Amino acid sequence: MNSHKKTVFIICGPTAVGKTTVAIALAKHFHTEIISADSRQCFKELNIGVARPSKWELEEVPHHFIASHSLTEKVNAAFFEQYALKKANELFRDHDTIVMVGGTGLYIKAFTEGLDRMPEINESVRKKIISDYEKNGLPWLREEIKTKDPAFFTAGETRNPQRMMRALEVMESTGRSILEFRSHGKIDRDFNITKIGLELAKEELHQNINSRVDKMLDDGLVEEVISLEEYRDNNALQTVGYSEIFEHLDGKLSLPAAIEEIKKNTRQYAKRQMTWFRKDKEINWVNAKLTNAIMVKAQELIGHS
RNA sequence: GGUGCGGUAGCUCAGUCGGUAGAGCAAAGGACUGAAAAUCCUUGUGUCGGCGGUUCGAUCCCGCCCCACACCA
Repeated sequence: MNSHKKTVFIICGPTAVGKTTVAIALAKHFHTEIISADSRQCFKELNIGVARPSKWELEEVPHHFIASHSLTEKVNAAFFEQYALKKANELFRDHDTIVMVGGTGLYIKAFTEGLDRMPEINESVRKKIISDYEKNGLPWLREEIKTKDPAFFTAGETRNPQRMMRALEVMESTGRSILEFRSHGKIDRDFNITKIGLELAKEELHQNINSRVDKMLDDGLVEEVISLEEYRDNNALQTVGYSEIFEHLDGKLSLPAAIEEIKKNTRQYAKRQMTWFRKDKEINWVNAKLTNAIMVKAQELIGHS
């Protein structure tokens, strides 16, 4: 850590805590730009349901990785790592400080610590595994893993279909266990990283979530979901706010029930985010309501870095 | 007012042929390397509506009462 280095300010925290506002204030304060670290807001087809910052907010400060990609593109944590590093380096040509904001813990980790290099997986291999799993179920998947990648079976999650399918596709593509590709080593970046976590009392967060969901419906969430029918099976649409409305459109849930489900699932999502962020000891936590205090804190952290 | 069916975990309910009870959901905690707003793991003591009675022992049987729902008046 030395003061000649550039700095990335990372604003993180649970959904609906108020990250957008703080990030914009911070970016304006440092006359810089924002890189979003949100696995859903990056899609241009997704707006209301993912609480994309408003047009007005986006005009206040240049944002990157917001509405920048299409659902038809393959975006994931590894893609984000490369994208954000490239973007950060570009921005550092004109700025000493940049702001990253988002609630996707894995994306932030990919950016700050790096992901291990993994082999490319043939799309047909992946599709076959998924369809075999859908046809044969979890017991089949477990058997496959048990015989083909016993090391993973012993060490890995043997009830988690996503993780097992991932292990299987690596095994079938390379003949090696996914465990061999993982080093868990942190990559040192050539810039400083300062993390600020925004927090709110649970009751306040829940109130924010409830009113935000109500607003999404007023803003036309149902219409947005209807317009996305063709992408329904896309991974990015396996998302709180979209799944429930699809179920409503299928006649499985009344609209009020779907709204309640969205609120509930958003609360659970926020809880999972907190579980992730709490573990990160580098985060400096501040109350999300104290915007001024956050600015002071940011100055202070920069001064000491 | 009468009849019927209920009152068991925050919610919906199961169950105990009498030996103080368990599922789903919710909630809480946790994990997390190319789907991460995803996916997965762990955690269940509650005057079994109230008061009496029978019994060695009642949430379970009996009586009365309260509450909810349905139907009949």
